[in-house]
Order: sequence, then structure tokens, then C-alpha cells
Amino acid sequence: MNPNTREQLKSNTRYSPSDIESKWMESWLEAHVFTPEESSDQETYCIVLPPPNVTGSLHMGHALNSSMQDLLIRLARMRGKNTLWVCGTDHAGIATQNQVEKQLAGEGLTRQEIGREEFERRVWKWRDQYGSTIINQLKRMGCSLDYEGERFTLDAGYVKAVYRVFTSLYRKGFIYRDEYMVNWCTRCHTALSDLEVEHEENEDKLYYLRYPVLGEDEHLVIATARPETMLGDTAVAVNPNDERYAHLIGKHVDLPLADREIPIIADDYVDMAFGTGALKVTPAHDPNDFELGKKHDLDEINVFTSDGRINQAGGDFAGLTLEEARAQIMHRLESEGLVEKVEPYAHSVGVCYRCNTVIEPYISLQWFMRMDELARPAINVVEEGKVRFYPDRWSGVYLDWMRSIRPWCISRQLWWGHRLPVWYCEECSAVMVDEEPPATCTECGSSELRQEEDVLDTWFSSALWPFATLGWPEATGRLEKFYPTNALVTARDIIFLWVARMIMMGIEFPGDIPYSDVIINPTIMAKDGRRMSKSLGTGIDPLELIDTYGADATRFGLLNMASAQDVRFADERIEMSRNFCNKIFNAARFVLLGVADVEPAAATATLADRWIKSRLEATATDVNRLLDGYEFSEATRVLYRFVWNEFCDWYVEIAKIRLYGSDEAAKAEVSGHLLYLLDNILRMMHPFMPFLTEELAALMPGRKGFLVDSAFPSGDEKARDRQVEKDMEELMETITAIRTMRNELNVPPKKEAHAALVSADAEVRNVVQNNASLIESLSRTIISESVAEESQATTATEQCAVTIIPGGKVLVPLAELIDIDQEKTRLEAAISRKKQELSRAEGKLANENFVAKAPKELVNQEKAKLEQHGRDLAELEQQYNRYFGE
RNA sequence: GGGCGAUUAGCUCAGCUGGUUAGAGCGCCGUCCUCACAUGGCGGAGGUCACUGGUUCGAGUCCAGUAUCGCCCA
Repeated sequence: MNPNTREQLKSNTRYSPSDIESKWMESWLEAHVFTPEESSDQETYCIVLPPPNVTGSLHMGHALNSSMQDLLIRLARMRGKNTLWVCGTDHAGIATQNQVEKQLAGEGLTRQEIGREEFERRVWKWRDQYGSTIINQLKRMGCSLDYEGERFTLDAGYVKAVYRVFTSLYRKGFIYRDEYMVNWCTRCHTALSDLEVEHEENEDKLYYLRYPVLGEDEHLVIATARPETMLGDTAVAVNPNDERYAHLIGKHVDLPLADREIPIIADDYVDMAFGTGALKVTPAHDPNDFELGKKHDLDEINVFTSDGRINQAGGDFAGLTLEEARAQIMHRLESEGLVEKVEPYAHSVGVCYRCNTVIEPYISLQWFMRMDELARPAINVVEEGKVRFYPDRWSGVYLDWMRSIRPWCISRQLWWGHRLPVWYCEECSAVMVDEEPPATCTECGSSELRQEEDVLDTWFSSALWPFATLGWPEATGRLEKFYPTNALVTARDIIFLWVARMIMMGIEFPGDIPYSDVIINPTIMAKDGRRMSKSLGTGIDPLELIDTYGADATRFGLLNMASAQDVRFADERIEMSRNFCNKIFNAARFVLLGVADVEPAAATATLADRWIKSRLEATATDVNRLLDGYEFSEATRVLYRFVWNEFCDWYVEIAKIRLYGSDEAAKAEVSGHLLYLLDNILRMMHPFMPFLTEELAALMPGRKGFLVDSAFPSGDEKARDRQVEKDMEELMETITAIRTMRNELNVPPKKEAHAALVSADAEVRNVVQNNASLIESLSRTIISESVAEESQATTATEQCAVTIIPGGKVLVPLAELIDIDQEKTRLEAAISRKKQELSRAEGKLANENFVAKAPKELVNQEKAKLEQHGRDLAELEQQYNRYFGE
């Protein structure tokens, strides 16, 4: 380390993330460490980033699942794999179009005024200007994406993949055009798929309307939530079993306000219990009525325009918005005495996922994709376990949806997206579908061809993401090497939108599943326990977290929060992680500034040295196992415990004895151990905290290359030494017992005390004696003698405080301490605690069934415990009686 | 209407195939600015594991039911 760096490190007692984060991202990018070796023969590991919306910015879900993805990618890279994390965005048809339309509106323009070509030009411009926001935010997170290979769903190569897929599916008969009822957004002016409609619970009204029965002196009362659709009614339906209406079946009603006679039909679809049991049927404006209309051959009378007004078929009401129409229709019906009653009514309403406008069921000519046949193999791969969901319960959600999958409306009436590769002949009405525009009509040879105006659903193209980004349909090296990819990490609401479709398309086109592991990240809820919501203002911006706590702390904190369960966001977790970063930083400062400036000799290891190395192996083993099972949260806990509670709290404190001592050889030795531990800690922490660890690794003596590329500690279970771990743990318990005793007796922290160890176990005496300096240094208590029996101790003649330790007890002469009354209450508490433990064990062993049926091992264990507690209790009572007894 | 999940310390959460005294972080109490770190050290208090039954020698853990909350689908 050069002197300047050293001085700087010395004066920075706090880790300051902002100083280093951008620096390291730049260095990594300059060195191209995130771009895979195309020529390498190493095993590969590949994840495709679920393409974020190009208009989007990083939200909590992205922050969490990109932390997971980067962890997996960095881990794989450190395990020596040839890794690729595919980077890019999708073109987000509606969202992007909305953005640009908003921009145009600011200039007083509409897209219709400037025309399609100019509009597309503006969108590309917009994309160049703002489209990389989220990618830059991923860089701030420290994500090791292949930024050089960034893809976009409207890239030239990508368009080719989309057209190849469309053409193929059309030729196989999966894609077809039909006039059908779709979800229509009157504001975005386009059809939407079922998945793009969100359902909201609404406090609405149920209107009871009276339809006069023709030729009878009675009214048929129907209940509806949407009176404005009555203009398009073409029947009234009742249940054939409904005695109330049996006499009316086959008759007609005179549809009010429309001057139309419509039949009263019978169908057992009608729910007798709902409303009055009589249902108005509007085949053009309700999906169920649409089916009913088909079945009974009813007219479909469309009374709405595509932008949500009443059309000419609506007579007097033409031109009104639906809302206005409802009010006026109710007013007219009221005045004609045709309103029975109006009741409050809660029901769910479909709204556009992009603009929240109420969705209208609307009959129009659209392109559809039949899904059932494609779904079948995609169901099989999950059932057979070739594709696994983590946590597994999500596979059920996937399978349920796939088993009842419906045709997908794939056309959108937008100007931004993949225009369908469909051409119509203006002369003979032939329809041509091809990857390349045909020059002339294949039927009549005319060159008057017109391309379909509609574009494809954005998710039609996202479905190809795992292979189109790797070069498909070209047989590229990337495709060859990295497909199928290994894992997809995403949110649950994406299971249908992406995962299902990617699996179907992967099997259909490149001919293999896109990935074997689907990791569904938990949802981070707002503090109120519900989903974060922009409108409620309960969202939390991950970028603000990065500003406040640093990217590393944000990542570690999110991973720590995210087990298999949804979780409420808690600042404390991020703060905890920030503190942890600081702890690591300072532990590293301690090592880097404190170690001896010598080549560490082949170290002879003390108990503590061997213990910490054994714990390192245990930790590394656990972390590897946990990460292989995608148990990120548990992995953070294991690492935290090791680094903070074992390395920092104990080993570093123990190392100080030698490091600050006068024995140069011991100093060199312990320096070697410290550097070894620090190096391993940094490597293990790197996938969680890339910036901090890279920064600290660069300060390690003899460091070459990036930490990014170094090996992840694999953990060797066989290298553990259980005996050493046990001895050390007992030693630590002893120290803690002494500290507790001192604290309870109000001994000033700095006051030095002397103590006698009493243990019949030679091994225990041995361990304590060999590590006396450690006890002294960590508890300010000198073990001045170590004996088998209390009578042998010189302190035995004095008044002593006592504490039970594993395998024996420690006596501290009270003369050295202060408060004899404290010792009395302390002993009383200890005795009562011990009695409880004793009676617990007694109780168990008194149970004959336990002794007879429980495993022997367990029973023996309980017996041993009983004995131990008995001995401990005797010790304590003896002590108590000696000083305080009657 | 159907499905899934949750209910454990004051708060936010762990707790694998049932088996030591149910853990962590934050907060709280006491103490210490000891030359890595006060974003810290040391010690401590705090739990009828939602409720009711059941299975078992033994249940936070398995089963059934109830309640409350949340998420998804229709």
C-alpha cells in the first residue's frame, strides 16, 4: 500500500460508498469483465434480464431481483464459469406511445396530425434520449450485465426473430384473424389481452329497470350495473326453471328508449338469485352476453364508438360519453316511470393496466393466437421437473393458468411496435404473411399491397427474449453456447406474461426450454402491509436507498429481507446492512493497517486460529449450499454471523494480543492468518457487496486483478475440526460467563481481577491454561490458578464469587471486587435458574413413555443433562450456604 | 366465487425433514468515547409461537376447523 493510500485509510473511520461505487463500475466496464469469452470452452452460466420497460425506472421489485440475479451471475463467474447476463429493454408499446403523445400534446399536436412515419421517428428519438434510464440505474446497483451486448425488442435482428415466429405460427394455423369480443381501452384506443386488464373493486349501483312486456299489462324488471348498454339489448333472458317468468318465455318486451321489440328467451346460464332473475342481453357489450348471443343467434348491436361514446345506433343519445349517456338514460327512464329502484352494488371493474381507464368489452376485427396446443409441452416440462419454480408453490399457479389458457389477442391498434408481417392485396383481397414484404400479390399478381396497420402485443416479442437476444434465428455462437439459459429471476405477476410464454416459444422455436430454474422473488410490501402504491404514495425509491445507504448496503439489505415470503419494507434492515458494510470496512482497516510488514511465515496455529479457519470452512460450505438452493436471505444471515459475531467479535480481538505484542514471530503468524481470513471474507461477500469488497481487495498486499474474477471460497466440510470448534466455544462461554459475573457485580470494566479455575476435567484445565492470555485480555481477569478440586485452590480460603462454566467453575475472590450483596442476589438468581433446568430434565425422564419410546441417544443426552445440572446446582448451593446460608 | 400465503419479542422478520433453555436486526435497560469501527464494544431484560381441537413419548413445526390480514385469478 502506498503511503498516501495508507494515510487516507487511516483517517477514514467510516465507509463512504459514494466515493468508490462509480469508480469501480467504470473500471469493470473498461476491462470488459462482464462480457463473456465467445471462444472459451468453460462451462457457461447465463441469465437473461427480464426486459424492463424502456420507459421505466428502477422500482423496488427491480432492485430486489437484480440483486438476486447479480448475485447468481457473480457467483457463477467466481466459480470459473463463462457467464453472460443478457442486458436490454422492451419497447413497451402503449407506455412509450403514451409518453411521446404526452410530449406532442405539450406542443399542441396529436399523433394523427403528424402522421405515422413522423410519429415513429419521434418515438425513436425519445428512446435515444430517455431509454437508457433504467439500464444506468442497474449500473448504479452494481449489476454485472453484459452492457456491451445490450438488446432492444425492436433491434433489426430482433424484428427478424419476431417475423420468423409470426410467419411460422400463422402457417401452422396458430395465428388467425377474427371478429371477436376483446378488451378495449377507449383512451389508448387499442385492444388489450386479458392479462393487461386489471380488476378493481368498485362501489357502484345496481339499477332495476322495467321493460314493458308486449301484449301484457306487466313489466319485466331487469337489474343491470350498466344501464347505458340497454340501447344495445337484443333480448331478455330468464332461467327456464324460474316459475316467476315461465309464462313470459317466448313473448317480447318493448325496449324502452330504443323503439325495438326484443324476445324473452330462456337459458339456464341465468342466475335466478341475482337481481330479479331476469337478465338483459347485450351481445355487443358484454362477454357473457356475447356467448349467449351466439348461442341464441341474437343480433349484435354495437352502440359505442371506439373512443367511448354512444354511436349513431344510440339514437337520441349519440355523441354522449358513456357517463353522460348513463345519466340521461336514467333521467329519461325515471320520467317514464320505468325505474323500479337503485341499490348500492360492489363489483369489480376491469381497467387498463397502463392508464386506468375502464375497459370496454368491444367487438372488433383482431389477430389472435391459439394457445392450447403450444401450452401442452410447456405444461409437461414443469410437471416433469425440467423447469422448476422456486419456491415450488408457484408451479401450481403456472400450471393452473396454462391448463385453462385461452386464445391471446396479439394485435394492438398502436403506432409503436412490430407491425404485423401481413399484407393485403388491394385488388383481390388476398392475405399474405411473410418475413419479407411480398413484391406482388401471390394470388392475382397485383403490386397494390397494403401492410397491416396493427402492431403486435409487446409481450409477443418479449416471449422470444431468451433466444432472440442470443441471436436466433441465426445460429450464432452465443445461441449455441448459452441456450438454454440457466435461470430466470422475476416477480410473480410476470409468470403468465413472460415465463409461460417464454417456455412455450422456447420449446416451439429453438426447440428447448429457455431455462431450467424460475426464481420468483417475493414482493416487498409497503409498511402498511399492502403492495407499494404510487397513488397512495407508499412506494419507496431504491435509488434513494442507494443515495442514503450505498448500493452494497441496499443490495445486502434487500436480500436479507427477501426469504420465500412477502415482506414489509423495513429501513432498519437496510440500516443494519449499512452498519455491516461499515463493520467490514473497519475490520479490513484493522487488518490492512495493522498487519506486520513481513512475509507471513508458515504459521503455527493457535486454538483460535484453527477455530476461525474451521468456522470459515463451515460458513463457506453453508453459503454455497444455500445459494445453490436460492436461499439468499439465509445466506446473508450466515455471512453476517460469521463476519461480525465470530471474526470481528472474537477472532480480531484475540489476534490483537499477538499483533500488538512484542513477539515478532507471533505477529507475523497472526498477520498471515488475518490476511487469509480477510481475503476469504471479501471473496465470499463479493457477490453481495461488489463495490466495497472490490475496493478493499485492491488494498490487499500482493493483490493482482479484480476480485470479480477470483475464486469463490468453495468450503471444505472435511477441513473442519469439530474438536477445535467445541474447545473454542467452551472457552468463549467461559469468557462470557466471567464477563457476565463481573457485570452483575458492578466491577468497573477496567479493574483487573484474579480468578481460580476449578475443574475435575484435565482437558478443560488444559484448554484454559493454554489460552489464559486470551481470557485475561478479553475479560480482564487473570486465571491465577487452575485446580481439580476447590480445596486445592488458594482462593478457597477467601470469600469468592462463583460462576459455572462448561466443565467446571470459576472463583473470583470477593476482596478484589466490590459488592457482596450483589453476589448474594446473583447467586439466588443462578440457583433458581438451575433448579428450573433440573426439573425440566427430571420431568422428561420421569415420563416412562419418553424413556421407552424416544431415541436412546436423546434419552442419554437428557440423563447427562440431569447429572450436569445436579452437579452445578450442588456447587451453587454449597457456595451460597458457605457465605450466606444460615 | 376459486386458489395461494401469512399470523412467533414493542417493531420487521428467521426457525430445514417434529427432539437442548424458540433466534436475528431494530428498539429498550445498564455500562464503556479501551489506539478497526459510537454506523461501535461488553452485559442484560423481553415470547401462552392467532385461537380451538387432534396425532405423538414429545408440536412453533404435522392434521382438521375458526378468526383476522394480504396476494392472485375469474
